[in-house]
Order: sequence, then structure tokens, then C-alpha cells
Amino acid sequence: MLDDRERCFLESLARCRPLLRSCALGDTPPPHGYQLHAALSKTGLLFLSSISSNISTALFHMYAALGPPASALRAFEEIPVAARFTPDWTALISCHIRHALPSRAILFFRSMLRAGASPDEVTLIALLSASARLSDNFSGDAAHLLFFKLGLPFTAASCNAAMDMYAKSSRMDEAWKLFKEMKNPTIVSWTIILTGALRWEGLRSGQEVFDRMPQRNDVAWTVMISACIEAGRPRDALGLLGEMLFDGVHMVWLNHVSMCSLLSACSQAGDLTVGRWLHTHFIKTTSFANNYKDHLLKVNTALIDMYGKCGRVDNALTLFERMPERNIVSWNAMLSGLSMQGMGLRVLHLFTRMVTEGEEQPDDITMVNVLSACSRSGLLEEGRSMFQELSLIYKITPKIEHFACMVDLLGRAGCLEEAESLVRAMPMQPNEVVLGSLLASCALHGKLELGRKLMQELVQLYPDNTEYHVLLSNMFAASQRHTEADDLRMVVKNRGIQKTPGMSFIEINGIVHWFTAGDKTHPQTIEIYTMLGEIVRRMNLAGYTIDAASQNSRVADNYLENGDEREEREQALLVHSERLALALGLISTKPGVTLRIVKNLRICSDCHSAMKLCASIFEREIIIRDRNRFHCFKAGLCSCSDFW
DNA sequence: GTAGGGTTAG
Repeated sequence: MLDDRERCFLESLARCRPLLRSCALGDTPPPHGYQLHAALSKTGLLFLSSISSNISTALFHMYAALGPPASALRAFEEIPVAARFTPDWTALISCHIRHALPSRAILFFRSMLRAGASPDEVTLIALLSASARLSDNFSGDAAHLLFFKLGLPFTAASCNAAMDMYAKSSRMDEAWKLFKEMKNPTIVSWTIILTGALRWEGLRSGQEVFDRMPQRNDVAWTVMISACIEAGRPRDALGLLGEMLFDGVHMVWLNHVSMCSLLSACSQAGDLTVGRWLHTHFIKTTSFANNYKDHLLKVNTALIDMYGKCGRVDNALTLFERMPERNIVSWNAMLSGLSMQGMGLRVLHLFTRMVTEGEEQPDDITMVNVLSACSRSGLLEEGRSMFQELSLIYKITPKIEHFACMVDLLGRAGCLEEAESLVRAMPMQPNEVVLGSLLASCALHGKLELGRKLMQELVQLYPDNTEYHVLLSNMFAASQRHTEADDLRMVVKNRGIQKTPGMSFIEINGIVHWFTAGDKTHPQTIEIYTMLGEIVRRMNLAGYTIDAASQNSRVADNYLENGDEREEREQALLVHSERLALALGLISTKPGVTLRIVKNLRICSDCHSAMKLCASIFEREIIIRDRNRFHCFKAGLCSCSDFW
């Protein structure tokens, strides 16, 4: 007769294999599996030789499915050597791939062969996947060959895995060859080819593949959307959202990956309206799948980034504080949002909180955010000590990004000799960002000779970029050295200027209005230009004089194309795209309403002064996001303290 | 077992 205790053991024994299996499949929350493991070892059942190999295998598969890989490996080692079969090895390999450890996965594949186990189709697909992630031609080719050597079926899934390996190893010709030989390519096959085509052959070629796809699912759409974002075309990405939601008869759902991509497009484009729509949509449609916590973390982080970059750092903060779980990326996104608003002290405060609470260890990106916040807010001493702490306390090897921030911080503060020494002492070659930043500081502080030297270095490194000639020419002009200034302008004129046209938009009642410099295509053009005249009149009354020589901004839209005449240049300044957006904003909204403008380039210093004045004349808060940061103009002042 | 995300420097 069994007593209750024994009966209970036997019952749990009968149940534990299916229970472990359901943990592995994600049907049961992981704690149940872990508790079962604990119970099995505590009661000694795990060590009964008659059942242990079965149970230990089931336990291992649970850990292999859930991770972390170290636990999976520990559990694997509990399986008797003679009882380690092909699926067990495969699960061990796949577990390492899923946790971004492809090289360890390949090592385990070798151990598997040494142990005498024979790979099957699934093992080889895993090996192909590991090789793809590493762009490892050697193991990739070996995996492909083994299908034929071992006489294993080369199914659509195998072929897909091989194509993906070739595509990720920059061997698109091989990938295409396999694709063209396929009788029935699946949507996965198409998506692999689409991804590969986009990465080597470009947006156009990818678009051709996309157009030829017999069907498209959420993954295919997300691939296209992400490609637009990578190419710096966030509006195209958002255009695809519209197409995706009305893709004929197919209803495509936004999953957490597409959510993150689209939110990133909103961040880039500064599109708060679509960003908010996505937020609402996410709240309404999110399903509580077993991995929803992970999805929630990622989408929340993307939302923090979106709100930060769309000028609603307040919403970003609320979301950040309410998040059930945060990781280093969430902290970094929050720090970056505050930094873009010039809230340097709040960045330092949040950083201190992060370190003291010990929730996450700062990484290199955290430190870039902190240093650039110091630079943007002119926190010289704070930045200096953070740069020291970077390696001393946080054990991070400074990268070129960190040096770039320091050079910028020192240069803006007028410590140009120190900035230059740092550039020369850096363990790596200075790049365009570092030299360009120093050159801009020379322009700010009128250091002509150092500026000239830097420009020569920049021209040698980046001969196609004429932006530096413009910058230096402006420096000479500002110092009344017109001959040198004109010489440089001639170089630019002869070589042609390659520059993105300046564009701004303002959103009014959910409609986005775009402007280029001197734009006259808007239906309300007459009213807009009338308002511009009124703005100039009121600014003149307030004692404003245009300062065309001071437009030595790093990039100003419509610059130089408008001829060399002073009046023409002045005229061009008056119709910069952000001013047109401002004029429309002023005539289309009620008094006192905050105006939010997004510009694709840096705001020029003249428009910057004009915006400060307009904010006080018209008693409006004007928020402009330019390429680098936010400017909040209020009562004659800007949040950047004229330091940008 | 095969396809797609997030945070960073002028």
C-alpha cells in the first residue's frame, strides 16, 4: 500500500514530463517548471536511476527552451552520456543561437560530432542559422554540403536557411541561385531574398522584389519599413504603414516588431500624430501572450524614444516611470530624450539614480548620452569628470563617440587648445564628426588659423563634402577677410554644393504642412506671405536687424543657391522653411497655442534669433526640433541658451 | 529548425 506522500510523488512523476514539456512550449509560466525541478531534486526523485534519464532529458528541454543557456548547459550535463540523442544536441545548439551565442552553438555542433551523434535536418538548419549570424562561410558551406553527404531531405525550410546564410554572408548570387531553383518558394523564402536585396542592392531593387511577392505578411512589410528607416526615409516608412493597413484583402496586423519599427520612423520624422495613434493602437490590440512582458518592454522603450524625439519628453517620463520593467535601452532612450531638450542637469540626475539604484549598469551608449547632454547644456566641469569616470569607475573603454562629445564640450566652451590636444592624443584617427565639431567651435570663437588647418584635414579625408568650405568661408567673411571668403566660395561654386534641401513641417488639426525655403505651393501662400511681412514689421519695431553675416550656421537651408548678393541672401533668410511654418501656425491657431515645428536640418542662427523674438512678440511658445535637438522658444529666450 | 525591432557623437 502506498501512503499519501508516495502517491503524491508518483502522481507528480506522471505529470512532470508533460508539465515540463508545456513549460518548454511556453503554455505554462516558467516558475512552474523551475518549482517542479526544485521539488524533484528535493524529494530525490530526480536521482532514481530507473527514471532519471527520461526526467533529466525533459528538464533539459525545458531549460533549453527557456534559457538562460548556462542553465540549459547545466541541465544537459545531467543527461547520461549514453542518453544524449540528436534532438538533445540540437536543442542545446538552438538555445545558444536564440540567446545570440552563435559561435558557442557551432562549438557544440563540433562536440556533437565528436560524441558520435549524427546531425539531422533540424540540426543543420540550426547550424546554417548560426553561420548566417556570424557570416561564417566555412561552417555555412559545410552545413549546406552535409545535407547531400548525409542524404537528408533538402526541404523548403532547409533551402530557406541556406539562402539566409548566403544572403547574410554577402553571397547574394548563391542565394538567388537557390531561390530560382525552388519549385514552391514560401513567404519566408521571399522575405529572405527581399532582405538580402535591400541590403546589397538597395531600396529600389528591394522594392522590385517586394512588388513581385505573391503575398505579404507582417514580416515582409516590416522588412520594407525598416529598410526605409535605415535609408533615412521615415516618411516612406510611414507611407508603407498606410498601404499595409489596406493591403487589399489581406489584413496585416501590427505586431510588436512592426510597432517598434514604425515608432522609430515617427521618431525620425518627428510625427507625433502617427506615434500617438500607434500608442493607442498598441494598447487596444496588445495580446497577453506568454512573452508579452518582453514585447511590452521593447514597445515601451520605442514609445519613450518616440515621445522624446517628438517633443513630448513629459509623456516619455510618465511612461518611463510607469514601466513595469526597464532595461539599459529604456534608460538610454530616456536619457537621450532629456538630452535633446537640453535638460542636462536632469540627465545627470537620472544617471545618478540609475547608478545608485543599481537597476542597470551604464554602457557605452549611456555615457555618450550623458556626455552629449553636458555638451548641449554647457556643463563643462561635470562633463570633464564624467569623462574621467567613464574608464575609472564604469570600466568602459572610451570610443570615438565619447571623444567626439568631449571635443565638442571643450570646443564650445572656448577651450580650443585643450580640445585640439585631445584630438591629437586620441588613440584612434579623428573622423569627420570630431574634426567637424572642432571646426564649428573655431567658427563660434573666431579661431581662423586652427579652422583653416582643420578644413584642410577634412577636405583631404572627405573631398566630396563642400560644407566645410562654406563654414570656413563664413568665418572669413565674419572677420572681414573677404578675399579669402570669396576664394572659398568659388571652390564651392565650381564643385557644386551637395546639400539636402531644408524642409520644415508644422501640424495643424492633424494635417501636416510641409515647406521648403521660399515655398509658394501652399494653398494659403498669400496669407502666409502677408503674415511674414507682418512678422518682419513687428520685429523691426522691436529693434531687430537682420544679420546675414552671422549666418555662419553649420548648415542653413537655401544657402548660396540664392546668389551672392547681400540683399538676396537677406531675402533668403526671411523665407527659410521654418519661418513659413511659423507664419502658417500663427494664422491658423488661436492665440497662446504652442507651435511645434520640425526641421530636417539645423536651424540657422538668424532664424534662431528671429524665433526668440517672435515668441515674445506673439506671446507664443514655439518648439522647433532641428536635426540635433529641441529649441523651446519662450518669452524671448530659447531652452538651448543660444548654445547649440 | 528557416524571414523582421529598440538606445549613441558635430
